[in-house]
Amino acid sequence: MTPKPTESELEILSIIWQKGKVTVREVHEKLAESKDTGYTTTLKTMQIMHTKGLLHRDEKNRTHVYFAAIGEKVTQKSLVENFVATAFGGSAKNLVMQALGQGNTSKEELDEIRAFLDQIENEK
Amino acid sequence: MTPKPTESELEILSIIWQKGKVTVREVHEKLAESKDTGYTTTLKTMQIMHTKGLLHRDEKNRTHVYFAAIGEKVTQKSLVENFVATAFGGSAKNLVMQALGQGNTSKEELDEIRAFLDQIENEK
DNA sequence: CTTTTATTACGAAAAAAATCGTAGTGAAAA
DNA sequence: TTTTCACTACGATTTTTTTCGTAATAAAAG
Repeated sequence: MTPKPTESELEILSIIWQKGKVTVREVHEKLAESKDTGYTTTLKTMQIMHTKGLLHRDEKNRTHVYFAAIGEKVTQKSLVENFVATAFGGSAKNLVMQALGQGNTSKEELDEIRAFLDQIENEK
Repeated sequence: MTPKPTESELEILSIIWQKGKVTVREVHEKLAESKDTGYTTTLKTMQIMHTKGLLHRDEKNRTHVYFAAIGEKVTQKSLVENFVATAFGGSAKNLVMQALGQGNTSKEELDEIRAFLDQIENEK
């Protein structure tokens, strides 16, 4: 199995999931918007992620092109599992309530969630 | 502000939130059920947590009694914020859907969530 | 062709987190 | 009283994660 990404690795993965195929430069620019970090740091992290099997890359050109080796959903699933277990005593419900209680979810999104809820209950 | 607890610290905090006031021994026994770890490791971690301000302790007796310095809800809130930001591109909705999609939520709990949803929407 | 720029590779260092052994010392048991 | 036991303190080590500098080099610009 691919190992659980670290915090920094996850930041990078998020960007890549959003953009698809990327160069180190692109990821770094995006990262630098919110974080004060050096280019070689981003490079090194992505190289490590490649070694770990979290990223694949195309080395045909001098500027390597990276892309995610693990899917967003699959990764989120295992992260949520772990998160629920360690921070919410195993109760997904508690996590959901906490997340919803945060406030920043629009009416439209709440409706989507409700629809999803209906769907799940019908399947039971 | 109290710093964000690490993974290990969170495991310990969860136990303490559940039990209230605890000794290192109690926490260690509980921890050892699921994890292979030495007593002094648990002790040391709890001492560090005390230094960081994550735990308080009563030193009146030889066997110190520890208790959480930060509330469960407050901590969960900031953890969720961070988690949503780094793993779900800022969308709480996505986290909620993923957590619900996991499957292990009972009909009763789903109904509770639905009720909570109604409540939030009414307040909007 | 020469110079500048952008990129990778590599190693090393720094920082953070986790682990554990040993010593000291009260308290409890013998 | 003496011995054993349980606990804390402390330091040190190990492991993991993060960060960055330097060198080599291909590509682009001049």
